[in-house]
Amino acid sequence: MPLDDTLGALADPTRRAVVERLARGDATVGTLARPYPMSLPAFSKHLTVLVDAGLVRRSKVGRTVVCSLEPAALDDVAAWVAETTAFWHAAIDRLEHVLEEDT
Amino acid sequence: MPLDDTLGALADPTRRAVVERLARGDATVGTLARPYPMSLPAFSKHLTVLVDAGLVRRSKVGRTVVCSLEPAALDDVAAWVAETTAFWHAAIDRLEHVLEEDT
DNA sequence: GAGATACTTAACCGTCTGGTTAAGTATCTC
DNA sequence: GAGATACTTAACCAGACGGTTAAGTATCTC
Repeated sequence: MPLDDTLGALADPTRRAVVERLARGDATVGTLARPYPMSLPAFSKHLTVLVDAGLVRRSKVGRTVVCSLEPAALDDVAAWVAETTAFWHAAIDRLEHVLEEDT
Repeated sequence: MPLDDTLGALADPTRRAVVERLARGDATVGTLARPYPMSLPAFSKHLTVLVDAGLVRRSKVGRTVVCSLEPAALDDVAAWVAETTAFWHAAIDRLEHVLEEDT
């Protein structure tokens, strides 16, 4: 289930903030990590989670590593939420129909 | 961060399936649990996660417990994804602009 | 009211997660 | 090529997570 990995990756404030940051443009690992009060290895592991979830791409440029957003996985989340809420609205509509018939 | 709880709750296939099921209409705990090859306590804990995330409401009816979807939390997820992808598209547009100026 | 039904709570257990420090690798600079 | 820079990998640790069984509570049925 790719949605498991995607949603799991986004269920962490650090990782969600990284995705938000990358939505505004690419950045190196060092730049991304600077705001967070954790060691670089810890941050690197968060990045690995995002990469494994298909949300982020790492590419080595010289001795730095540039990260960029891979928004297809985000689209999958949007699609699932949209589909589920659509079914929910349909259920609401049916319920209202029943209530109308009842009165 | 309520999004932490919401996304964390949805990062599990059982819980996501329960949300999908509830989007089609309310159901009792027993009915919801039946399809899953796990003990009732295990399933009940999944429900608790969904309730704590604000996605599901439990209400006791006689000796059964009826669950219903609380889609406001789902809306928050949709809003976050929409906002993030919007920023990403804006970044793409800026990049294309730069490329145009370059040529 | 005794027993069955529909759950929840409690206690426990192995595995995954999020952090640490120390060591390794690749690249740049001098 | 020696040292500094930018990371990643390895090894470890405490706590959260997903499951279990056993026991508890509330309601219905007879």
